[in-house]
Amino acid sequence: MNVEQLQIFLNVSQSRNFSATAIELGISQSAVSRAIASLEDELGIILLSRGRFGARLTEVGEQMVQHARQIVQTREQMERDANVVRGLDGGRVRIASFRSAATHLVPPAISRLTQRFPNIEVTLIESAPLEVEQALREGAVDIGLVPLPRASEFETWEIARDEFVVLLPESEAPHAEHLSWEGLSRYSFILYNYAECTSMVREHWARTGQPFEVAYEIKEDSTILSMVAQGLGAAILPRLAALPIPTGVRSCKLPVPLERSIGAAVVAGADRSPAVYQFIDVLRKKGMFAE
Amino acid sequence: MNVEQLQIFLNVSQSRNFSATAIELGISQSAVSRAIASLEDELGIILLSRGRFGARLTEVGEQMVQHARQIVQTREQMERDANVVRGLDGGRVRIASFRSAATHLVPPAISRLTQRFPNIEVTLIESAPLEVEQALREGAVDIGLVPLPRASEFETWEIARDEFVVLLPESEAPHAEHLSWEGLSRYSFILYNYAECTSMVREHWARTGQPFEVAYEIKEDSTILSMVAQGLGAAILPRLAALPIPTGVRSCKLPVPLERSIGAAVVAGADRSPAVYQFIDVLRKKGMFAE
DNA sequence: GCACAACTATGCGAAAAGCGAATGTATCTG
DNA sequence: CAGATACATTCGCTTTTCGCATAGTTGTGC
Repeated sequence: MNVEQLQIFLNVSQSRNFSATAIELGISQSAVSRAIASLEDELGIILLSRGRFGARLTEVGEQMVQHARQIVQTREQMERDANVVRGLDGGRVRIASFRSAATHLVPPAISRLTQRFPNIEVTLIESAPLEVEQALREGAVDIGLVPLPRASEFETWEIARDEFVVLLPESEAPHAEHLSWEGLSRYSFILYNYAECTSMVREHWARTGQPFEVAYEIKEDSTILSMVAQGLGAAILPRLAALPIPTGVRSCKLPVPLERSIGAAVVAGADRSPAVYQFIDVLRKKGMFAE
Repeated sequence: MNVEQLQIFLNVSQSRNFSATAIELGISQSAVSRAIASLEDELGIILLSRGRFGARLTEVGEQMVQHARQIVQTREQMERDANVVRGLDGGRVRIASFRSAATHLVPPAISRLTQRFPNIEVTLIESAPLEVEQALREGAVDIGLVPLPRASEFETWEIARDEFVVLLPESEAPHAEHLSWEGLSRYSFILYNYAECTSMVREHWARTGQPFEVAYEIKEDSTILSMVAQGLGAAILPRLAALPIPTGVRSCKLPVPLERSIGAAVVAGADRSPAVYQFIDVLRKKGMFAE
């Protein structure tokens, strides 16, 4: 018998609905069905009577809900006690992040962290990569999010890859899926003048041998998006910097892919509190489906 | 998190010893090691400090033991409640069995049954197969253990197979592993005159074309064993009937194997109480390693 | 009474977890 | 330093779990 099964049972007993529970818990309906069936099998009794209406608790089911709740609560208490011992109760994580990560990557990670460890205090500062580094050096923050690679004074982990995309005015955009360098070079470009991105794009383009006509150099990604929407030119931005893509702008893949790497950095050698360690952990897992 | 893991943890916390716990619970030492490691991993803490001395609870471990005990007890309560609903609390199983099964198969099954369902009342009558049938017909017992096959008035399940073995006086026994029909036919035989066994052995032998010299016909398996030990002849018995094999007697495989099938029988169509059903269930699983 | 809608159950293949046996590692004993 | 003791790890294998797609079941409305 498995505590997760009991949790599933509790959810079903409240929602009276296998499928809804599956969505709540982020698993498939069949997993819910099997979890309940497995419990019923183990206990040799029917917990829920199913039908068109969903699933209602049987009489024994009612009794078992009490016990199940007891177990699930005890299990939660175990986790809380463990977190206290681990120093994850009341810890602190001070984060500095450059803009796109601070917008799209950090909030879900913070959310997940505070869900698991409600008493961790989190602060977030948004600033440019070099200022993030400075804040780290000064000890003003515990962890920084920056594009990789970084100087060796920092210890880093890659947490996401961010692909550069081409942004075109929707009015002029070809509906063809595949852009060629020749096709692209007809546009005048708005160059993203931000940290390493500028040089990465210039160098990537240089390798094509095509002309690269830069009409504007802009630091603000939102400004660039507006300009593209207005038909003032095309731009090449990391996808995260371009999100959300406004109406009037079309995003396409580059003819040859280009990625930047986004990482978490801490001062090398500094001892990290358990809370910081957990945040790194969450980021690493979060990275799986952060685009 | 799994209730079985918590049970393992509790056992270890008491015995302070992984290997001893493994034996107690009938699992391998590596299973214990991994169960603990898995708990520690999930909670992010060390529960037991290991060493040459065994395994001692850490401070957090002490706390966790409390919670674990709570959970395991609640789980046991769930089972008890479920059994009450299933009618397995206070049920009754009346068993009739022929001798060898009553001696070697039924006791461990009863033991397992009463361990799982302490309030089931069990009675056992030992008698010959035909009397077992009669007791079933009269409703004097709920379930009978008999050699298979049986008449269709009974519903049966095979619960074990029992191989016939040759019993030889140790003094004259050849040390060769493989007996031939020719070698065997030099002995004079003590025929086991019991139910189907007699005819099964006669027919099996008849297929060899060798002479079969029967010096005695005896009903009691223990008498046969004594006679073999005294060097009065050889015998062919189902292994269960021959157990335990006394000193002075050697048991060998037949040149061509012969098995009888042992089954549980109930009156066809009669409704079986949950307790009887459980007993059949236990027998079927028990059958796996009953020889 | 039939088709539909709302649910749950199930077969299947892939992935993950679990197990036992053997082996490795660390520590204490003499 | 050899040997004993006890937990950890690895390997090959079996069992379980999961998600997907699909089938089955049961009220409801026409």
